[in-house]
Amino acid sequence: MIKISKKSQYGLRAMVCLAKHYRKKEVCSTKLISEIEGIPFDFLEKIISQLERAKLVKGKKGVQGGYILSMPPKKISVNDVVSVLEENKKPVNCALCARIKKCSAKNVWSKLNDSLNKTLNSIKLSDLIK
Amino acid sequence: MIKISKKSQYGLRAMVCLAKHYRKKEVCSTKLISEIEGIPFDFLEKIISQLERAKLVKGKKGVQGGYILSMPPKKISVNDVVSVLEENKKPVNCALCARIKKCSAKNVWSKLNDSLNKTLNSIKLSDLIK
DNA sequence: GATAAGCCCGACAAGATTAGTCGGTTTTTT
DNA sequence: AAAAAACCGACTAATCTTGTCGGGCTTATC
Repeated sequence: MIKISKKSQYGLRAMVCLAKHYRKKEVCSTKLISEIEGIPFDFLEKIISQLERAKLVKGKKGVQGGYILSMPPKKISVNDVVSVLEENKKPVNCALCARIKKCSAKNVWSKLNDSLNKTLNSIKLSDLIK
Repeated sequence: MIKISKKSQYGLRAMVCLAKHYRKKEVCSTKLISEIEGIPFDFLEKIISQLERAKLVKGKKGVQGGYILSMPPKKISVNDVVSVLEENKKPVNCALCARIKKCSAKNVWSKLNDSLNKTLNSIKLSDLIK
């Protein structure tokens, strides 16, 4: 039914990692994150650059470069992160629901979606650093 | 991130269809359901037999046979249906979470899981027939 | 100003999963 | 007996996930 992709899992963990570095205002390199979190480097790079295009993180090029959150951890929710990484992916993409007003299950999926969003919006990166 | 499989979508719609027939105590054939709901017949057969093995529906063989809910629609939740069809599938199957007590994201996924279960448990088949 | 670290980008590929098909057997009503 | 329908397992096509790879661009440091 429901599966959180590795991409989202990795992405969130990377963001938490960046959140931890945020107070020092230091950038953190992809390499370091991948080592700390045990995430395949090449894959992580791809994930982070997606987060960058979405303006959730800022990159600094060159030696001693890396990434830093573009907002304080308090301002970034899990939903912000996950919805970027799972763009154009809705819980249900049902042709029938689109066509028929009264698909019996339609309400179910929209309620599900709401509760999902509510839950993920309520958790901020700041909640995840201890 | 999250996707409701066609299997679950079809399965739920089939169950709602059966719920509508339930008060007449009549069985309803796979063929009929597939026509009403526009679900590929062979695929539906597979789905329903999975629901049968889970004792959510009962089959009656032979001419004029078909399926009927094994409980009143009020007693069957969307979660009952979906969790059968998505057996052994958890939101997150994270090796890290299993190993490390304090994976930063662990809490997120378990909260997510709780809220999804709660939502899906609260909706019964009886709520979906109008 | 050369070098190396690191960001940035797109194409590719293996593996897993989903969605669906098919052929056949058994049971039961007519 | 014939037909309708449940029941079963093996197979396949397509899609999605999870990476990998090769290279180009930018910048701090020697």
